[in-house]
Order: sequence, then structure tokens, then C-alpha cells
Amino acid sequence: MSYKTTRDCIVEAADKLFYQRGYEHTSFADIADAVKISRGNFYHHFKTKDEILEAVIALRIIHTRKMLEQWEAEGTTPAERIRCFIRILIANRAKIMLYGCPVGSLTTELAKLDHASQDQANKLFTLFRTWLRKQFNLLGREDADALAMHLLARSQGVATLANAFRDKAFIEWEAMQMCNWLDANTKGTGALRTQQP
Amino acid sequence: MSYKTTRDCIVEAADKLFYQRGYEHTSFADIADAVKISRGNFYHHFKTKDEILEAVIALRIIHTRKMLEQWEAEGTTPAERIRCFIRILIANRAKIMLYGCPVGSLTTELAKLDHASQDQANKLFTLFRTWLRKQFNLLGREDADALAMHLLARSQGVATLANAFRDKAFIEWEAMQMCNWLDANTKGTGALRTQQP
DNA sequence: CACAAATTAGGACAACAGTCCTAATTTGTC
DNA sequence: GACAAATTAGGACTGTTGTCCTAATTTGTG
Repeated sequence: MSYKTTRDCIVEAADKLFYQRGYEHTSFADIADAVKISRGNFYHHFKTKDEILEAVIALRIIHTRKMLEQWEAEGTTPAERIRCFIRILIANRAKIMLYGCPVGSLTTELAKLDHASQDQANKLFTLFRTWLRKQFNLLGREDADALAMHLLARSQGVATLANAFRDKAFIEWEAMQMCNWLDANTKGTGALRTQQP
Repeated sequence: MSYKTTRDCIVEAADKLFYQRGYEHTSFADIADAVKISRGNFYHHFKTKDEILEAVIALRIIHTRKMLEQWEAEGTTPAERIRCFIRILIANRAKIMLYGCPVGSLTTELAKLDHASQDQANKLFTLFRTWLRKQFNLLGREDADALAMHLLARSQGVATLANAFRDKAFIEWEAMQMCNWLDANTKGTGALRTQQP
């Protein structure tokens, strides 16, 4: 079992291409070429391009959930978990410099297209937002949601500028600053260890 | 004199549509409809779509330069001038919620298209970066460029999230936080008045 | 007014997009 | 092995895109 189905291959290829080239600039033919199947076969699995986008977003949501759960397990303190979030900027810096943030660039594009899947794509942001808010809550912060949004915004801005300027050092510098900011906002409450959910 | 030429009308309409719908999602016909001219006339002024983009970017650069010069004149201190920059988030919040930041969303799109005008579009970012760096320099900060990039990144992030969540209060809150951050980084040097350039 | 230049209109053109159909092939089950 | 279901291939179709051509009209100049 667990052989990759054709459908899975399509979604994975579309996921990659939507990230690298954008949704609209990726054609059926592009995806079909990447998976090496015919366009006819394609249509058997997805009736419209919008359906592929939905599947791609659903896949990204699953991956994101999994990642957040892993951070939940890895991080021994809420602050350490939040640092996991900050570190993805470092880990993905090469791709970020080339294509920006997968979440931010998709939501921005769909907003301009006024696309029906806007809300679904925004759920990706909400996943991070809710998760971060939870961590800040565990740290006893009343303004947990504002802090979560603040951190999300900063990482988005870093991705946008790093993409424009192709600046690796900037990503690393700003990630460090975000960790410093986190420490400053964690002082006093940071020693708090949290139970497993 | 100073009647708007057809060319000017085209560039203005394209500027607006590129911002609202994105470059690729805006067609020749869309622009022609907006200006109410025929596609044939269109081609007389611009041989390719890329040429329109170049003209739009050139126009934006001019507008940006003008705006920065105005802030230079308005702001009595570098800190006050930087606050002018922060305040555009507030002033343009309605459009930002609908379409994001004109600079950020364009550079992100062109990066994905691997478009020839990427560098030109990035010049818009560089204009703000250089201007902000200059202000921080006048405040005696050795890390002026890092501070400029930091502020740019934060405003980009705010625009991206405000666009995704359609959250007006978030823009206002974050703009206030940026002003607070500015004050904290201006203390001691802030009283420094600067000469006109 | 005359005449050349610039501008405008309308449509032709090939390329490409997303969509959909039909026939061949493979797969799974009795 | 037989047969139904699922999958795949290849191409047709319709609309749209960017590009380009030609003819008509307007504009400016002597």
C-alpha cells in the first residue's frame, strides 16, 4: 500500500508549480508535463482547474497541521515552540528567496483574482495564527492574538523583502531579531512549562 | 497644455488595473475598455504588454519620488518623516485590505513570472529603503540600513495579513506599534534637527 | 486649402488556455 | 479467461490572449 496514486502525483506537481509560478501562470499542460500524463487523463481526476487548487490547498492544510503538531511535540516550552515557527524562515530561505512565502503569495494572488478559494487559502494563515495564539496564551499573555498576528506579519514581510532583494543575510538577521523580540516578551513567564495537550 | 494624452490615460488605467487584478490577470482588452479606445489604437502607443508594464513602473517610481520629497519637506525631524511612511498604511488601508501593497504584490508576482522588469519593480522598494536609511542615518544610527529594511518588512507583512484577513483594526494597531518602535529607537538622538538637503 | 504626419478604429491572425468527448488500455473480480 | 470498472491517451472544441495589419480619420503645418 501507500503507492502514490496518479491523483496524488497531480496534486503534488500542482502544489510545487503553483508555488513556483503562481496559480494563474501554471497551465494544465504544465502540470500534465510535470506528471508526464496526458491532458485527458488529467480531466478524469479533476474536472476544473479550481478543483486542483482546492486539492492543493487541502494538501497544504494537512501538511501544515502535521508540522504544527510536530512542533507541539518537539518544543518543550511555548517559547521554544514559537522559535520553531521562526526557524522555518531559516530552513526555507533558499525557496523563500526564489518564490516568497507559499501562504502569503497564494493568498495575495487569490485576493487579486477574487477567487472562490480565497477563504480556504486564508485558513492556512488561520492555522498558524491559532497555533501561535495558543502558545502565547500558555505564556500567560492576554494579548496572545495580537502577538500571534504580529509575528505572522513580520515573517510575511521578511519573506516578501527577501524575495525581492534575494537577501539571505536579511532573513537570518530578522529571524534573530524575532527571537530577541520573543525573549523580551517571554521574560518572567517563560519558565512556565506546559502540559501535553 | 497638460491635457492628458491617450498614452497617459492608458498608463494610468493599466496602473490601476495591475494593482487591482495583477499584471497577468489584466488583459489588453481590459485596459482598452477602461480607457474606451480600440485595441488597434492601443498598439500604436505600446507595442507589447511588457512595454506597458515598464511605463507603469516608471510612473510609480515618479510618484514615489514625489511622495518622498514631500515627506522630506513636511517632516521637521527624521523621526517625523519616518512617521509619514508609517502613516501611509493608515491612509491607504481601504485599498490595502482589498488589494494588498502595490509594491509588494507586484514584485512578488513578477518574481514568479521571472519577468524581465523585476529589477525595475524592485527599484520601488529600493527608493523607500534608501530614503528610510537616510532618515535613520540623520538620527545617527550606524545600523540605518537594517532599520530601514526592518520597517519596510513590517509594513509589507501588515499589508499581506490585512489583505488576507480584511482587518482594518490590525493595520491601525500595527502602525501604532511601529511608531512605538520608532520612538524607542529614536530616544536620545531624536531631538536632532536636520538641515534641508 | 493642401498635404504629410500622427492618431484611431476595426478586425485578422496564430498561439494558447480550460474544457470536454471518445476510444483504447489497464485493472480488479468472479 | 471473461467481463465490468477504472484509468489513460489523444485530440476536438470554444473562447481568450497578445500581436499585428490595413484603412479611415484627425491633427498640425506650409
